[in-house]
Amino acid sequence: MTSMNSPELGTRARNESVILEAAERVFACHGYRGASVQAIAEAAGLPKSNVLYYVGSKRKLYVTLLERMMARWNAMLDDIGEDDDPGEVLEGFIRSKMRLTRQHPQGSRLFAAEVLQGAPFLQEYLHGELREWVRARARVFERWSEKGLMDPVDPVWLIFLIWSATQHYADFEAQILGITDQAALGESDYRAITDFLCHVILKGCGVRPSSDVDSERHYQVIQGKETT
Amino acid sequence: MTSMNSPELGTRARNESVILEAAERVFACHGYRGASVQAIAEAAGLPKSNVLYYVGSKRKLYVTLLERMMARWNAMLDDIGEDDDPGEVLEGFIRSKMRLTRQHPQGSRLFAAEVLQGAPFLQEYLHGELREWVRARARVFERWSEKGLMDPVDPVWLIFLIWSATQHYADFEAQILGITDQAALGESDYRAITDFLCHVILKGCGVRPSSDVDSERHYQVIQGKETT
DNA sequence: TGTCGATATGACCATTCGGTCAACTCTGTT
DNA sequence: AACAGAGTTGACCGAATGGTCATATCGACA
Repeated sequence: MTSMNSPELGTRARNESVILEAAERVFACHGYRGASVQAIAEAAGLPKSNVLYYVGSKRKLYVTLLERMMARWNAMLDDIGEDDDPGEVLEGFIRSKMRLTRQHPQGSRLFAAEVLQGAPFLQEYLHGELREWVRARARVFERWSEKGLMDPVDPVWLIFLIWSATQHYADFEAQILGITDQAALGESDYRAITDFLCHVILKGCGVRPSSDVDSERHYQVIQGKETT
Repeated sequence: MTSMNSPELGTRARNESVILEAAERVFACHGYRGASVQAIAEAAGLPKSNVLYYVGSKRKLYVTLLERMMARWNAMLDDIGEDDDPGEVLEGFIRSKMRLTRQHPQGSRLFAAEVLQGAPFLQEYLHGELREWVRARARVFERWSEKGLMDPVDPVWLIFLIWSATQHYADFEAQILGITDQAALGESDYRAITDFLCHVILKGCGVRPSSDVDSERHYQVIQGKETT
């Protein structure tokens, strides 16, 4: 069992990781029903039988991928309290979410496809963990509003705004590339977009930017970089 | 051919409309590959053969639906010039897009599913018409920035922000309903969300609200309505 | 009544679907 | 060399896939 096939990885671990990555791509592209085990196998460069040998079934594979994505999401979250600085918290949220989208675009799309079909596999998560997380954050935002630290906007809609604005750059990548006529979004694009979102959203709900950031400088970066 | 089967509608027109509506639901839910003609037929309450008799093939049906959605989108757009009022234009755009999302949620999801799989059927549209539309608007936004009517934000990212924030309420409806624990988004929810988006985005990029709107009143609506 | 084009649909086809299974190879241990 | 267990894979299964076609029914006009 301890061969030297691949550096530091047993056969099982190596193949499973290849399969998971391939499956994430295919599921993200075509959804659960639209993805075939055959297509996943070809993307992984393995025979179909071998894929099923490792993952058991199409359904198990899909659930595994969803759980992995939810784990990434959960790992990104940190708790906040009403004594934290609103600007820092909001900006941190935007940047974290954008980083997640950037680092796992296929996973983001997988999640989007799952929600598009009505989230049949994620009902429990949405009504449970995630709902509580949103509620908790919403309460803090409301306290900030009462204290005059931000405009009295509905905190839930604000969270969804941040979610959608960041998620968009993974899910609709094809549209963005088509319209901007690019082959791919580079690191500088992501930096510019993130700065843009931080500026508009913080200013838009009346939050003072956290002190370590000179928001005027962001304009320069955005303007000097990519205005097509 | 002129029977009295159904009020003001020939057999063909009536059946085609039933099929299109059913197909939009199924394609939106499961994507192109994941949708089966059988499932569409069942949703339409017709035998599979009958569906194919009217629409020819699965592919033609899908293309028809995409074209219908693009036509709706194009019908929504009005031209703008640099002499128009930025606040009016931006708010008009947000409200139009939100209305489109509200009136055609299945169509919006269909579009999302198409883009998720890389927009294979929409390459031409994205690189052509839509790209020119975005460019034209971006130029106007830039002129406004130069005139000091708005912050010097990247106009393309601004358009995508509006697109994503509005699109989200169709595509991720399942997530929103799950988190907010509702059965459906009502008319009042959509009004509140639209007002919220107008407030944050206009303020966020430094645009003075158009005069006929008292933006302070929007807070009241938002706050008084739904704060969970 | 007979005719004709539009409508309707079950039977059928080749292909692909998810999944099973038996047979096989490979590798490390005895 | 013999064995064991993990890894590998082609053959195969019943069901579902998109699509065709022959046949049957319908309503309008002669």
